[in-house]
Amino acid sequence: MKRNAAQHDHRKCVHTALSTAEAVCKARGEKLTPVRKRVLELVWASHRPVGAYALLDSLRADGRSAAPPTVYRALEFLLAQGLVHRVESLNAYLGCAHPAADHAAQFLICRQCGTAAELEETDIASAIDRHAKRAGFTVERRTVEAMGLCAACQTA
Amino acid sequence: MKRNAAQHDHRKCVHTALSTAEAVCKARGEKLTPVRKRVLELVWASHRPVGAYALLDSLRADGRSAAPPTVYRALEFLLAQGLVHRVESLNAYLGCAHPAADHAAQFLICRQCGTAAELEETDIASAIDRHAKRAGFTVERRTVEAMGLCAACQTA
DNA sequence: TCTTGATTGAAATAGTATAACATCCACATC
DNA sequence: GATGTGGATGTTATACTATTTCAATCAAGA
Repeated sequence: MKRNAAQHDHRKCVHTALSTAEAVCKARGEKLTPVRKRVLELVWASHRPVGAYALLDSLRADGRSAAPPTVYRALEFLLAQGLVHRVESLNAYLGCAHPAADHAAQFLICRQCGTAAELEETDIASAIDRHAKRAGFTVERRTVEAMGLCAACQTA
Repeated sequence: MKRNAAQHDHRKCVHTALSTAEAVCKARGEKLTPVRKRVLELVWASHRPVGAYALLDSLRADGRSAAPPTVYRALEFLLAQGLVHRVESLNAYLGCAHPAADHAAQFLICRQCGTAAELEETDIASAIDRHAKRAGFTVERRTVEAMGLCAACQTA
């Protein structure tokens, strides 16, 4: 296991993510097709943001026929369902830790080990919205990404 | 003039940005060479984030010999001096409104007219840092970008 | 003058993402 | 069961963003 962060039962993470996804899609009448499910599983293979072409390589390693649109279409679906997030500063994708509800997420990305933790702090979002409102600006989406060192990498 | 935001004397913006840049570089013993200065001027041609290849096209339109590294190197320098910001969610670059001091900036980007306003609200940065600290995470850089509608585009 | 280091020029390539069109499949309807 | 419809996928090509590498040039100090 490559993670530097606290050890945990990662299979449980993956399993939870996949079953939640099944439930969410079923409730919405959306189809979690095999490609989509597999891409979600691959995104959840680690707690690090993964690039689209890394996902593509993995799909191909499965023996599946795949081209860039294959993975981008799957990601588009998963993003629309809130099952994954896009990390803008890395052009990479990360499984969403709390996919059931709408939420404004923030990310803590470790420059050392690459892991990303997801926060959902409403006061960060509301601070942004408040200052935006003062400028007459209506916020629709927020990108909040902090780069630095995670707890494990600081001690090391 | 294409901006939907409040009208203003944009030549003054550009002039101020360029003279501040001269001063900042001089004070630091850094060289604001012709290419760098021209790229800064082009970035300031509007209050919208500009893509690197759009800058490249403009450099070429000047009659200057230019390749991608030309503009990326200039941008790298300007970013290092805090004279421009990179907008991660657009892969684009924006003149910094307050280049003299170190600061944590936030951006309000209008999806309609493309203009971006820069905020420098310490409480947004500190809210991020506070939650990060609770997670044992040390923040080194923050990316805060809000997408939505600016005042002008809302009324329209 | 010499030399050293930063800057720029130039060519190639890597990495990220989308467009366009064909094909297939599931499902509803007849 | 045949047919039609729309969503999903396959496939090829291309657009957009960024970096690597090495050569040439320039500026400033010894």
